[in-house]
Amino acid sequence: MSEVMSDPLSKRRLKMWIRLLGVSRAAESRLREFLRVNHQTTLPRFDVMAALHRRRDGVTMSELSRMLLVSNGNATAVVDRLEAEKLVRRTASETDRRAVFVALTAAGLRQFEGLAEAHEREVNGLFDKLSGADLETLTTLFKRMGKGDRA
Amino acid sequence: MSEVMSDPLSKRRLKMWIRLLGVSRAAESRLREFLRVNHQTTLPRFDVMAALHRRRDGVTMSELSRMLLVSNGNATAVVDRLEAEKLVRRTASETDRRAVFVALTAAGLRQFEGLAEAHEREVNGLFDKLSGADLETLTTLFKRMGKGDRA
DNA sequence: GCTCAAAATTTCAAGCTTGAAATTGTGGGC
DNA sequence: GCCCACAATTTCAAGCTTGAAATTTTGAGC
Repeated sequence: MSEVMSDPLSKRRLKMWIRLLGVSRAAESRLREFLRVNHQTTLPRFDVMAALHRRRDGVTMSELSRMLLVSNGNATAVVDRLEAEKLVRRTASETDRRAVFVALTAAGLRQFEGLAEAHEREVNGLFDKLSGADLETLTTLFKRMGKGDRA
Repeated sequence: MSEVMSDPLSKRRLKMWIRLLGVSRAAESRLREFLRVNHQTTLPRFDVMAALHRRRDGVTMSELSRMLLVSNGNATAVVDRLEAEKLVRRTASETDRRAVFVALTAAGLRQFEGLAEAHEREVNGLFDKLSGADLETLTTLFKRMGKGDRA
């Protein structure tokens, strides 16, 4: 209590940042291991496939990198590898010759769907200490953080 | 509301994971840009220097990688680069010839201290929508998540 | 219909990150 | 004192990630 009071808000925010980073790194690390050991794949690959599964008709490279919050160079690299393994397909846009659509192939869809349930179970394990109310609280706080984040 | 009710806890946890990742990626990205544009450095370098600033007498490589939640190969690589720039110094342990201590050099300390305040301001910007009570709530939830995370 | 700023993508070099293997050293049990 | 399981670190290849530069294409304004 006295510790909290003597700790200016600024320092507490700094600690919160460390904690946030810690939580998300620990979670990523656990998921990465799960994907590697049980399914011979990686987190970035999985993220791309999950995005393409949500948008079954395909997305452009730009959309993809916006969805995943990664650079477009990065999206290109991961998609290149998935394409080489025929899990994903590139298709030229017919209306805009700059744009390229990416979508899961049949094999990609099959692999993803074989993975999705186990992945969901694993993610559940990460959050199993949190109740529905806790989740709602977290969502509220995260949304508030996101508001007006240009500085 | 009806959406929430019809959404099983498992799916809500999955969404929470996406959100958590999104928040921390956005924050990392903003900090990375701040460090690059204003201070010609990177997040991993800063993280190492911050850890060494907290433990001024030096830490072993193993301690360092545990503190930062990165692999030891990674710690070696970042420390190699910082050492080449003379911001950090390696010293052999006298009691255990396997162990190596790392510590900031005078130049490293100077650079870090010139950075720390601006960094704190920047981090503050990330969390400026959160009150003290919000921070306490978040801390509680994060700690609860961390409990018993071996599966 | 030209021009040109801006968009979509790829390419590239540099740095980051991991996990596994190799190297070296330690200390307990015998 | 020897053995050996284990610990601390580095090395390595592969993959990830970024940001900037290069390429191609678009479309708005003239």
